[in-house]
Amino acid sequence: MTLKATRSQTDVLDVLRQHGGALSAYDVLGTLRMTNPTISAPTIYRALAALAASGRVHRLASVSAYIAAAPTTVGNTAILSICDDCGLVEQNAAPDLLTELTKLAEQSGFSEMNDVIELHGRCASCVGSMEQA
Amino acid sequence: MTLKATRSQTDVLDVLRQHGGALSAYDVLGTLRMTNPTISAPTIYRALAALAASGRVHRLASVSAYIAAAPTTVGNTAILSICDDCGLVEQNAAPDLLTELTKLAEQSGFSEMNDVIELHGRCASCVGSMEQA
DNA sequence: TACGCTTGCGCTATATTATAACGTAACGCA
DNA sequence: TGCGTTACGTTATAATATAGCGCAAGCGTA
Repeated sequence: MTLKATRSQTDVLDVLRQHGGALSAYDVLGTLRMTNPTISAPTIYRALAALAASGRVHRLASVSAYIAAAPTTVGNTAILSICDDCGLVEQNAAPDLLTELTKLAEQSGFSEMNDVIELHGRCASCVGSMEQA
Repeated sequence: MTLKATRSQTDVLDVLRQHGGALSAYDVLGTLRMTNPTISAPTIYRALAALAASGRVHRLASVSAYIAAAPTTVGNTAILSICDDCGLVEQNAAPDLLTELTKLAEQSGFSEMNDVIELHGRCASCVGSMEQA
């Protein structure tokens, strides 16, 4: 477990923060290649893995993307609401719900839980703009 | 939206049921190729998409795998507990928790939610067999 | 300083997962 | 019969992710 952020990690995190929303690993790679043409996929994935392990980045497994953790979710599991139309991602801490979910798994003998909670749907703005259909 | 299961769908579902646990799409492909050497990836993915849409199969996004829905979760979203050691998957219906999660997203204006809930950890049996370490 | 350990990264290659695009066959129905 | 729809075959390729290996930098110890 690393204590200090490496150069790659800060670079990757900067790209994600700058963008705001979710990006694929290769989107990040493409962006970083503008300034560092020789950076490669394994470097990105290593940085993302470290950032995700320390809770500074959330992985969106259901869409193979990554997003910088919002201040309220840094270091924690986040409940991620994802708009299937525009890609907007909302981050939500909701510790009580996470506790309940973990309890559920522990009732079956599981332990050391690490949750992936991704809620797909349409955001308010996309539902609104469908009205014209 | 299809009403009747196609041949590919029943074949894919049979493989998943036979195996019991989670399989990657290419595992299913490999299995089906034993009896039908010309079946190809798109056919498998089309069948998996239809089966998942109708709730007969759950997609495990966080590990890129698929599993036949347990009787209690057919047609519904399932809370999936996944053992990171042995791959065991537990399926849990828990409709109240799902309702709460959906409500959470709806408070932010989201609608038409479709949830992905995957809890990673170690199953009882794997925790037990680590004791010798 | 010199040594050895650990960590991170470059780099190449490759594995794994998933879909695009197009044509054809089969089916149901007007 | 002719039309529309759906599923599938087929080829190719896109997109996502990791293995494996060697080098170099930093750190602690002597």
